[in-house]
Amino acid sequence: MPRSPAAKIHDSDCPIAFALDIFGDRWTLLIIRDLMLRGEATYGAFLGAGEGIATNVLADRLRALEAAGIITAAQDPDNRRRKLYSLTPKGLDLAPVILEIIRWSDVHDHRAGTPRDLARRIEKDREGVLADIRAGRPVSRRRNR
Amino acid sequence: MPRSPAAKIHDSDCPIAFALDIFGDRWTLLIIRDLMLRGEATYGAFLGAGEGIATNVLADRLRALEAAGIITAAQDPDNRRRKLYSLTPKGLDLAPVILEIIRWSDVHDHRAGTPRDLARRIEKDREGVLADIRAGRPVSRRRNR
DNA sequence: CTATTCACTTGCTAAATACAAGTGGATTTT
DNA sequence: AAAATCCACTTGTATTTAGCAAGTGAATAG
Repeated sequence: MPRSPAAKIHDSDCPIAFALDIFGDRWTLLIIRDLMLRGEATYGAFLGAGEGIATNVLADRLRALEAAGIITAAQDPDNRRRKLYSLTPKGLDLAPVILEIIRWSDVHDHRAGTPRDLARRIEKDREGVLADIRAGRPVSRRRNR
Repeated sequence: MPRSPAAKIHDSDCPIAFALDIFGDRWTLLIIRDLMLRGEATYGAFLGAGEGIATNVLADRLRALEAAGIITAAQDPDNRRRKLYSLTPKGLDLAPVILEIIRWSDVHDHRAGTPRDLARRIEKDREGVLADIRAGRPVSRRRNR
């Protein structure tokens, strides 16, 4: 039984510490990335997304993200055993954070493997990228393995 | 002997995963925050900064941040047993990420406890704040405990 | 020269993550 | 209509990481 980072460790009147209580771990932001950039939305898709999160940890993070109001889960109308996760407005509003992380990795280490077209778009058309994300249009497709 | 997140867990051609290998944990970004918002600091200052990081974890994170080229350590000219840590250009360039996290926490949860003046400055004078950080001018003084 | 400060280390316990193997209900296949 | 398969999880258990208390050694203060 893993305990998500939602288990308030910091709790110190600081907005960074506050945010880290929600996504300050190795996996949470990757789930948000999948939802935000790649349009992945199911449990199985997250598992297959490349980095190999453990099933119990994934379940725990999805619970925590839902509890934090960042994602919501809904039944897939076409398949009742499938759940579709999506970002709430609060989750979508993490887009600028995600974009700045991508930019930073891209600028400071080529091993980051940022897709060139995405890096260019973030630089030249940041508002357009943000608009795509807000509208739920995937910005970058999977490239890993 | 703790192992920092630098122990490449993800390693998947993705800039987000790449960045998380460096600061995807509960403490690393808080160290960067201390340096960025409050200026250069010592080991003791990090320990006393409010949230209560363990001494061994702090030592490990400082090592990892130095290895990643995000901070540098220098002897204090006035006291040879003291080390002064500061951000490299690569570390300073995380400023936009930090600012977006602050903005997000502030917008979505008042419990984040963002200093009002800082929140306003980020909104009204983002470039000014970034310039202060790049120039090493502290942006926000300590408020915690 | 004794006490204290400073940046750590070391040893141990507790918690979180990784890994392997289920479980149960919903579909698809035969 | 059974049987097999899919899907979103749960349940152990081993391994790794974090948390806590107590050092250590070099530098400085008294």
